[in-house]
Amino acid sequence: MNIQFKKGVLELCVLAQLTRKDCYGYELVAEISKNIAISEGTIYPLLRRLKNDGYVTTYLQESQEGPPRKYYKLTSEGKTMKDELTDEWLTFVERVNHFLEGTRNE
Amino acid sequence: MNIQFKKGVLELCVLAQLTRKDCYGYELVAEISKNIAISEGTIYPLLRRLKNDGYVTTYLQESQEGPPRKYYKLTSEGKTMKDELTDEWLTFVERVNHFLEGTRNE
DNA sequence: TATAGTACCTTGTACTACAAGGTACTGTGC
DNA sequence: GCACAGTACCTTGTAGTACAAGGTACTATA
Repeated sequence: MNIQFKKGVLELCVLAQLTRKDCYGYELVAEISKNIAISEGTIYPLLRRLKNDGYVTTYLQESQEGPPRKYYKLTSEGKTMKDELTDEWLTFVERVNHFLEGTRNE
Repeated sequence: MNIQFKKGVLELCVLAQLTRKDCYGYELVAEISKNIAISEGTIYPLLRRLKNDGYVTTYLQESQEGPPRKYYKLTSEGKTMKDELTDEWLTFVERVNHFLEGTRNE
């Protein structure tokens, strides 16, 4: 998959997934990777950014299957950010597709 | 507009515009900017990349309104690349939108 | 002569994705 | 008991890309 397409979109995907439920980093990679390839080296810096910006909070929880899990929870700012980013994304896609119109297989 | 969304997509937009007709750099900025903001500082390095990769060729043409214009023309490799990138783009958008499904305004 | 507009280009900065590596815990097979 | 796979966290360095800011040079107009 084209790496460049992903820039910025992965942040939206993380926020979207956290809308569904609280997740820990490793779980986020697994969930998102079902649709869009993402690696651990990407998610942890991204999550730190989101936390620094106040879009998520974290809490620890013991696990039966390994080290304790750090769960990420969306704040209300995070929810707002997600909605804004979603709108921006849909508008952007519309504009690009409009621009591409009429240039296929010619 | 979210800068990150654009990464990689601008290349596709340039290739798409060159499918319509040969263009010079300044003209490309004007045409694409109607839909998606792009600056000169972005287009010239991008065009050089496309030329180095063999996706476009160039030719000079005198102008009545300023310095000579450097026109960019799509090669057959460029056309193929455009079609591939378009497919990748549409697939990508589909996957992202599928992932976002059911997370709006909840 | 000065200014605006056209048209080309370069340099340095910021952001982001990822590969590659490391740490530490749990459960399973030998 | 010990090696190994799996889970789960994290960091560092690299590569790619968009852009702001700047520069050059030509033409037309006031």
